[in-house]
Amino acid sequence: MPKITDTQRETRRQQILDAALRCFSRDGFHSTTTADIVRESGVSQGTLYLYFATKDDIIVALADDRRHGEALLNALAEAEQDPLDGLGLLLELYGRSLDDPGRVDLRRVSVQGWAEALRNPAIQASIVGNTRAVQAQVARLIERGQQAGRIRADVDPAALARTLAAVFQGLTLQTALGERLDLPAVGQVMGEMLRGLFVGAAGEPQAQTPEEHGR
Amino acid sequence: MPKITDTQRETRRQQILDAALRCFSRDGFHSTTTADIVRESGVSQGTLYLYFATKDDIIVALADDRRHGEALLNALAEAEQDPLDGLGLLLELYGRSLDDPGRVDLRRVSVQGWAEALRNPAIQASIVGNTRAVQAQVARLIERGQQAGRIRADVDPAALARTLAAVFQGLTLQTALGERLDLPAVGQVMGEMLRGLFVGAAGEPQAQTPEEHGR
Amino acid sequence: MPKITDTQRETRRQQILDAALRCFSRDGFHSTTTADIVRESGVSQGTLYLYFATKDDIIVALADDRRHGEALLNALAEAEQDPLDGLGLLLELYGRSLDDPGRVDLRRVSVQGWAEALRNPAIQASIVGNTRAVQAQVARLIERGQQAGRIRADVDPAALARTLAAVFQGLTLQTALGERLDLPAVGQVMGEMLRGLFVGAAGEPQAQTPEEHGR
Amino acid sequence: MPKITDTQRETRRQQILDAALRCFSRDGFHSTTTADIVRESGVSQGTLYLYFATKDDIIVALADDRRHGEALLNALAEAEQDPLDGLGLLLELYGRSLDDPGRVDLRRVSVQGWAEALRNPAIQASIVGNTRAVQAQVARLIERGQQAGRIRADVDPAALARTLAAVFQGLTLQTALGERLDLPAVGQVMGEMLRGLFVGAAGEPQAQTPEEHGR
DNA sequence: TATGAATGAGACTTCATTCAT
DNA sequence: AATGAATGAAGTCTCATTCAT
Repeated sequence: MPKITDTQRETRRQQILDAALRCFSRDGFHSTTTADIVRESGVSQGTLYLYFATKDDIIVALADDRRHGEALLNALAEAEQDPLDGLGLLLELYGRSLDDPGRVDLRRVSVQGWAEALRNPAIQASIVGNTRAVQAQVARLIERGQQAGRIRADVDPAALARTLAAVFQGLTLQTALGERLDLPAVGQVMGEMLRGLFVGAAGEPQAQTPEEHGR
Repeated sequence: MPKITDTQRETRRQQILDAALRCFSRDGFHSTTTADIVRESGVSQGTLYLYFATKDDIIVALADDRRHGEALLNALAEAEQDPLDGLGLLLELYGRSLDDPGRVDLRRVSVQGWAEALRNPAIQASIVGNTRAVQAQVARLIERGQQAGRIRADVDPAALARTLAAVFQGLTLQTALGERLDLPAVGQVMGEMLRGLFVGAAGEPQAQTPEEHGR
Repeated sequence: MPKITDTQRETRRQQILDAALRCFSRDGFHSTTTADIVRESGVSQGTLYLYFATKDDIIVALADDRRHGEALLNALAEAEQDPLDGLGLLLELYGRSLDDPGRVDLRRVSVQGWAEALRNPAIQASIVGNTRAVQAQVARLIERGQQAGRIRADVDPAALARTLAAVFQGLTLQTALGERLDLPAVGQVMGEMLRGLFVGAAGEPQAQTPEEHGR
Repeated sequence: MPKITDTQRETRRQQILDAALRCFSRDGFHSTTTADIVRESGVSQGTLYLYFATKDDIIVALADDRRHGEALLNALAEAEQDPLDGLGLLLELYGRSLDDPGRVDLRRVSVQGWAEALRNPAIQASIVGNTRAVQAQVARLIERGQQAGRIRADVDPAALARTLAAVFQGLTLQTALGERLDLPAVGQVMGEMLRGLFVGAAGEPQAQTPEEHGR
């Protein structure tokens, strides 16, 4: 029985998706031909269509592919003990992700996915769905911080989560566009801004922080 | 050979660009054919190429088109007297812009322009150039605020400007994707976060809040 | 205004249809590629689609093309004075048509059109519609013959018309298949069979017909 | 290497042919894919090619398949005692065959076979060969009728046989095309027409013939 | 200047057939 | 013998661009 196992099938599928990611990153979705993907992946034209019904299906699969964001979210979920630490971790992880040269293709294809979402409902649903899930998780983190009296009660958790998401998206864009951004500096600004929303962390953090912690 | 005046020529050009904007917004750059633009603009296929050498030139022209952002920047420039007021105005204007139903097409095409910039250097240069110009202006505003002792000296002006730009880009994306976002709430969160960077802003939020007492 | 006249357009269209007829006759509808038609017609690939939306549209147009049958029907209509003469003329014209080497392609493509009609409603409608129209006209001829007391009243005009149509279709098929058929002999048999339905044409027609009536 | 019996092999083959017939009837030969036949028959893609070398071989096999016409011819052969009865039986059997809902697929695929014969010599040979064999048998029947003095001597047996074949083919086509035809009426017309060729069977059916002479 | 018919390269996708298991 | 995954040639159609009028 030459039927292949699920593992083999999945491996082949990823092989195609990985190739597509490289092609899309390099040439953009519309300037990448199926022939390009075939060349890059090493499978045949026919095989490509054995795994994906249309070229559009490939980009949808890429948009749906949560492999690359999972690690980040898992790490966040596990560190949820302290809400403030959680937010700090969030900034740190996102910053590291933005800085990771191994994710260049991912960022470039993300930006293209955004454009594609405007005319492809499946991609739109995938992106919006994912964004919402992440924002909901961040909003919960914020709420817990409020319940613990660590974050100002007048902060709208959803709005803050959305703002943080916007920052990340904007930085993803800027990075993808090749802007050399001083991530540590941006991270610090973001940290300071967030601190302004924390309870007991005065508006003038430095004033107290350095001395207190002996930094 | 009938000659036309520069005004006539410019009018015709805008007529085409406006039509293209509508088409691109609706179908995306790559799914819009020159025939679509011809139909939408009312000019003939041949005439289109009398005004633009290639289809790509049209999107470049759209990206270069600063008409739509000018008003915003001008308003900002004029209000530069007080740096803090300037930042407040920035938030307000950007918020209003994001909320403007008349700019839907603009936002959608912006997102597509980002994707296009990844493979078209002319568009990339246009977008990056524009973004940098705005960020520089905002950074200057921040510096003046620091010089006036109104903004904390430990804030990196460039990093803050970049962060603000990122927020605006991210919100543009979310709006374009159809997310219904509570702009006032987001604006308030942004305001609060910024205030955390202001000097002697003790009077604001924290100062008045009850928690402060227990400190 | 390089807009072409209707005549020019129609000429071009016929040029394509003629080429398509030759291709279809030679290779069959499905083994004929649009490239073949392009080669045979001399127009470009793009132009082909300027005149026909799809390859299927070409065969539909060919099926709808009544040019080739018109002459026959017109001749029949004009000779309608005497019903019996009309039927005789019908046999003669059909026989001549079947024998016409200039209509080889037409016959071969007709047979293919029948097959195509089974899965293409447009072609089916075209063929059935045409067949019905011809049969109705023949049936009317028969009825007039009955009213004139020249054709037996117990003959069902529709059934006879259908039978005559069937004979013609069957002979078209046989001719298309390359069968060398003795058309005069078949015509004579048909004549004899028809005469059996005429009034006053006794059992042994010949015996009386030529000499007796002095015709 | 497990071997199968000839019976098993033949059963499998018929299973495929039956499935193919249904597919071809429904979608036409060219729009039916081997995958369709595989699905309809239940065998695997590979197995299909164990029984037929090419897709074309399947339609050739179907064209060669005389199973469906055998019964008719056998019945005719056995009734050969009286030539006139034989012809009557021919009409009746053919009429019944045309009316048989169980033969819808057969009729539709026949029409497609005709078209296919134009470009596939094997199919052409099969169809022409079969047609000729039937016509020869019918012609012999007619000749015997003539020898028995029951059919007019001036009738060309081959031409009449061909005409009868044409009628049957034409009616097959009309039926396949979905035309609702009044078969009894057509059968009656055919009967009357044939009778005109019989000796002593006057133009005005049997009842009137003898006496009429005086008229 | 303006028009729109013409062009042809190239994209996506299908599908008959093969072959390792 | 049987399976079904893999192959790649080939077909239809689109569309940016040109050019004669």
